[in-house]
Amino acid sequence: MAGHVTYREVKATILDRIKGGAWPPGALLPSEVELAAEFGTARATVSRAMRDLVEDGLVERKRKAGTRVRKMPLRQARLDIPLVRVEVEDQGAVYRYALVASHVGAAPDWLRARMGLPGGGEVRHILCMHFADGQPYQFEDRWISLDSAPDARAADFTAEGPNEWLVRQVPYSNVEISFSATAADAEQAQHLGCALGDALFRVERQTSWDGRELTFVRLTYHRGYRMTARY
Amino acid sequence: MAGHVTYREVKATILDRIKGGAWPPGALLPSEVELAAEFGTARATVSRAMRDLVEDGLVERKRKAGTRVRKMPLRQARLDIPLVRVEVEDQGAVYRYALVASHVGAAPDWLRARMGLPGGGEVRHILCMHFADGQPYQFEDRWISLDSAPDARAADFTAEGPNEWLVRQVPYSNVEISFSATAADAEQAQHLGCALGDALFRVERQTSWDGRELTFVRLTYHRGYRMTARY
DNA sequence: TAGTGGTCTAGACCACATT
DNA sequence: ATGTGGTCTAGACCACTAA
Repeated sequence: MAGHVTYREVKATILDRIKGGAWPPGALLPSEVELAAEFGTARATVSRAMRDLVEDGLVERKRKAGTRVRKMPLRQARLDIPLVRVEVEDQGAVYRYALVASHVGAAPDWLRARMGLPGGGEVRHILCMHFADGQPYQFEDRWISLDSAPDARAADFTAEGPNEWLVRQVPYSNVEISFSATAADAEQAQHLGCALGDALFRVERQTSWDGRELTFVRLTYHRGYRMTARY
Repeated sequence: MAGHVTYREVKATILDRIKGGAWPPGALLPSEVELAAEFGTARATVSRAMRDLVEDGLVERKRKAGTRVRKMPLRQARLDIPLVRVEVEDQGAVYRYALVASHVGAAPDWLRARMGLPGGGEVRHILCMHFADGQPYQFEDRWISLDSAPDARAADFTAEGPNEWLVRQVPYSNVEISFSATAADAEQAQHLGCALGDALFRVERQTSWDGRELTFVRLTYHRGYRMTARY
């Protein structure tokens, strides 16, 4: 007796039919029972293949209505958000971290508004640099709420960046991330070794945990930085 | 008899234990058989929950070695890549498209190198604009290989952008996408209504199908544009 | 070699949305 | 009312890999 038909094979076959035009955009696919009979598998196997296709954004399923090929295939890129250190080391470069400045004080108004902090809250403000093979890679401008993370007051960020420290303290948090372009100000230009006004790639990230706002960070990358993905 | 324990409940319970610190980063979880016994479910149900947790980047599994909580939870953002028109309309704004220029000619050297086109290939070059409520939203600078997509030679891009046309012609393609910052050149500044040298957010996308390079596009967004995601 | 996850089966019941 | 997908079960065999 030959081996079973795998869900991967089923998926591949269906994929070929969709990409080949046998089932064009908008078309209704046969039901799981029919496909299972055609492929000679259990219905669960077809179901497993279909779940993958839904996740890949190629197909839409509704009870009773059946499975249809998406008219516009849903395109989504998965973007890995690694630690800077890992990102640099993955490029085969030597990573170096340096603390620029750090101090504790009252949260400025714009930050309280942005993070939704209550009045009178204290924050720790940290500026630091990440280098790749000695070249400026990323300038980090971070604010940590001391109400939410009191341990950050005394933490030592001279040898290790605040990001790695935070990930260890609070491994599971909710993040809102945004990407934009910004013109280098004097401080950024100095640290990143570029001209005033140069166009720089910027990431802003706000992290919360258990409904409490933890930290807001603005990461500015060296001139010419690109973030790349495939899908 | 009460209903079955669902895989969602199993997943939620495991998630709570991980986030609550009962199973700290690096810890070895009980085997599927043990968990199934504890929860009173079939092993397949635990397996289903675990597969979700792997996908969420919280857990790593290896045969024989078992399931471990990831030391550094894998963070990845899912970025939807919609059509500009849809992106604009989802913001409740009125979308307008305008063709700026279009012509057919030999592919310039930099483009042939970038796309990996053979020598002597012809391309169609299209410049166009996308507006939201009358305001400049995105400037599109696109090259389409006429070797790979001969129908693009005669296609009419006065009423509809080349992106929507391409998605209809070739719904299933492979894409490499990159994000960066750029300083506005004269043409971009004029079309986007900003100053020369302004920092602009830029997306570059290269699309292939069946191993053939189809199109390369450079999308430059209006000043202040942000791309946002949560994870 | 033994223990773990990965997958398939055959059957069942349920939830949901269309009719 | 009915047909579809969504899920669970109990059991089985397999693939991988750590010990």
